[in-house]
Amino acid sequence: MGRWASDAPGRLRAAALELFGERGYDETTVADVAARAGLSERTFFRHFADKREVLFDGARALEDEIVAAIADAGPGPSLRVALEGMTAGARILEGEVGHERARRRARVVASSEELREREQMKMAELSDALAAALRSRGCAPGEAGLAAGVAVVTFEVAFAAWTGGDVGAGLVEELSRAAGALATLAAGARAHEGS
Amino acid sequence: MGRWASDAPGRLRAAALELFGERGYDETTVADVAARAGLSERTFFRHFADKREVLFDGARALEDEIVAAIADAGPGPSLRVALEGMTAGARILEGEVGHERARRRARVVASSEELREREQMKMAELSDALAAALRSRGCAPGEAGLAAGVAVVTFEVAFAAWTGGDVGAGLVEELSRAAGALATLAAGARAHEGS
DNA sequence: GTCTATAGGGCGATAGAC
DNA sequence: GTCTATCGCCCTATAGAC
Repeated sequence: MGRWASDAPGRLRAAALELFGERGYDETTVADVAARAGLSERTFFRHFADKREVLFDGARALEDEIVAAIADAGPGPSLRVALEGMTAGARILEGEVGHERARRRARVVASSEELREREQMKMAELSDALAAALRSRGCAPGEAGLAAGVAVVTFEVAFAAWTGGDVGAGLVEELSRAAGALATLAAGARAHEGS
Repeated sequence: MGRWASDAPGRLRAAALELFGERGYDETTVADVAARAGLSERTFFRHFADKREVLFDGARALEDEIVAAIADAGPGPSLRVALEGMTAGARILEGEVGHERARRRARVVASSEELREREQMKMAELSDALAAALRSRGCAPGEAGLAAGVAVVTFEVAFAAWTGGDVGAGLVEELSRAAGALATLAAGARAHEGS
């Protein structure tokens, strides 16, 4: 495919990450981004539904991988299966995106309320997809929604630790750490059950 | 305070809920909402930062109540305390908003991606506020974030059940049900720990 | 690609409350 | 008089329609 210079979406994504980082999200117009990528404003909107979406392009592909991992997972309690799915996603982020790019992107997202909003939305969509995948394995609807939500929250905590800390364990390691903390948390709440 | 007819924000909120329900969110302009409230478009934006915000006005007050409930709560494991805070919030929603209005509002929010996005953002902000309240009680930062996130997810499941079901148990009852399911879920995952 | 409507901000004027 | 809510007209950027 392609035409003159190929990979328009890729160039737009790179240009957006640069400009949003340099000038700030609000101070950068779509026209600015398109210009740096050597494209027209109109072309930007042919590839991305809106200005925010240029930073969340890969989310859907990642979601599909996570859902596939859940479908392929062996038997087990729903929360464990959901966390295995998130671990598969974490491996992909760690390998194909990498710590530095994730860090830079996270910094930009954190700087804008609009972008944080979109990120929350993507997480909610991921949670819905996870829940659907769990239900396909025979999990009860109510339990599936809860397990999916808890797994996504656990992932968010791990992701924040990964992109926030400088030295940084890997994302997979952070996720396993967060999952351990989750187990402790639940055990603590249970211990007080009768009191 | 006020001017001729008082409570401009209240009239704008009511007008917005009506019009969004009748015509749909996208098909309703801010000018339409302002006109129905007998105000100008410019006045709308003085009271609400943007078009979405008119439906999420009370969120901050509710958040403060929940945070206060956590600060006042007796000793206990962090997740339990966080869920007590959400229960306090649930009581307020059940009493001061009521099932019918919550239902209508939820239907409107569900109908628009923009509005769902904003709702997710509010939930994320609530989670951050909860985490801060837990840390103020001496809870470790990592644990606080996780407990807050899990409590909010549990609340979301209960809220969806409350506004989705027709017959409907109360929101507080739904929340207690969801918390029970959460405990079962965690216990299930733990049982498999060693295998 | 061009054209247009809407979101949303800035500023100054005004009209009431105190 | 001050203070504040409202309004009207300016503008640009987003985003959809043609």
